[in-house]
Amino acid sequence: MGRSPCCSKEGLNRGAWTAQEDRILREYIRIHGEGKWRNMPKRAGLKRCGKSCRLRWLNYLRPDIKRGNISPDEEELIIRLHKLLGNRWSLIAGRLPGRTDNEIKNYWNTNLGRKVQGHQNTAPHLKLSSSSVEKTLKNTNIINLSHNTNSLSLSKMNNFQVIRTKATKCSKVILAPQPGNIEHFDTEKAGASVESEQYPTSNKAVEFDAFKGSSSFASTENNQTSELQTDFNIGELCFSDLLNSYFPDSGDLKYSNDSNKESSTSLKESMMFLDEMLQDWTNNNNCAQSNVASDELHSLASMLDSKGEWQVE
DNA sequence: AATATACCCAACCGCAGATCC
DNA sequence: TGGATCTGCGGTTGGGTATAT
Repeated sequence: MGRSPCCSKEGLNRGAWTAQEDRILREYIRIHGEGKWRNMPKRAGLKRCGKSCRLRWLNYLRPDIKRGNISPDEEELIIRLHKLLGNRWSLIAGRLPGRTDNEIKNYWNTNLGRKVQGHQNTAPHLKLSSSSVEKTLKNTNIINLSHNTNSLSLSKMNNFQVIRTKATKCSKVILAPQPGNIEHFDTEKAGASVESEQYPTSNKAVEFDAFKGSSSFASTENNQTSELQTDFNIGELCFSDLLNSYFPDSGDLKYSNDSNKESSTSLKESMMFLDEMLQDWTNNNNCAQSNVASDELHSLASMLDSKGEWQVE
């Protein structure tokens, strides 16, 4: 059907932004707020297309942008998240306060991609600077949910053969509590708390168990789990809620201009969580229903897609 | 000092889901 | 309901800078 270009290219400035343009854009957004990007340049008096304005704001002018080098902790988190998510930079950026998807993407392409690739191509005993990175890689190495050629093999993730590069949204996700945890997971309660949008932090274990069940129910030894599937609306109950309730602080990674202490702690917690996720998968590598396992991963990916839930406050 | 090469990163591009009308 | 538009995303490009020769 063909789409009209986002804007007429004629008479528009291109290339690097000037300080004057930055000032105009910043001032306009301060007064009018974000959004309506298409009309913004005209209203603000900028000779730029809306897309360019949006990008400039998001990647450079936003007040919460964190400047400076990527810290080792951030680097580790990026590597781990990339292992889980692939090239879904916006999701990864959502877990790194003050960092933009573009920045992380650039950092990956110029530093980490090569580094990790190098690590992968060398002998197993060769290490990256971080032992925990090695641990993550090692964990993922032995994960194999696939027992037929059509299904997803997590071991491939270690080769960075990213399965899905485009983020897509799913409206629902199946969560199946592990049998041993059923008594903890009262779906009515969950529903009620969903409605009130409040998840008591005292239920951390319950919620994380639900997630664990989701990530691994294909491997349960009886098939009863399928009968216990609970259908949640991802917009109401999502991975991030589970994530955030599991380690509440990291869900709201806060950027502090004067110190990285706080976010550093949160980053460590995030990495611990990722380790647990990977460990959980690892522990359940004896799955019998690999197609379900594949679905599980897609569900996980979809949960992770609910970007709004990931975002820092 | 001049040139070549490598690297970094801001900006651009096109696609596709979400939303509007 | 379906087309038009908005918005966000990931991939790619190109200019500036650093380093090597």
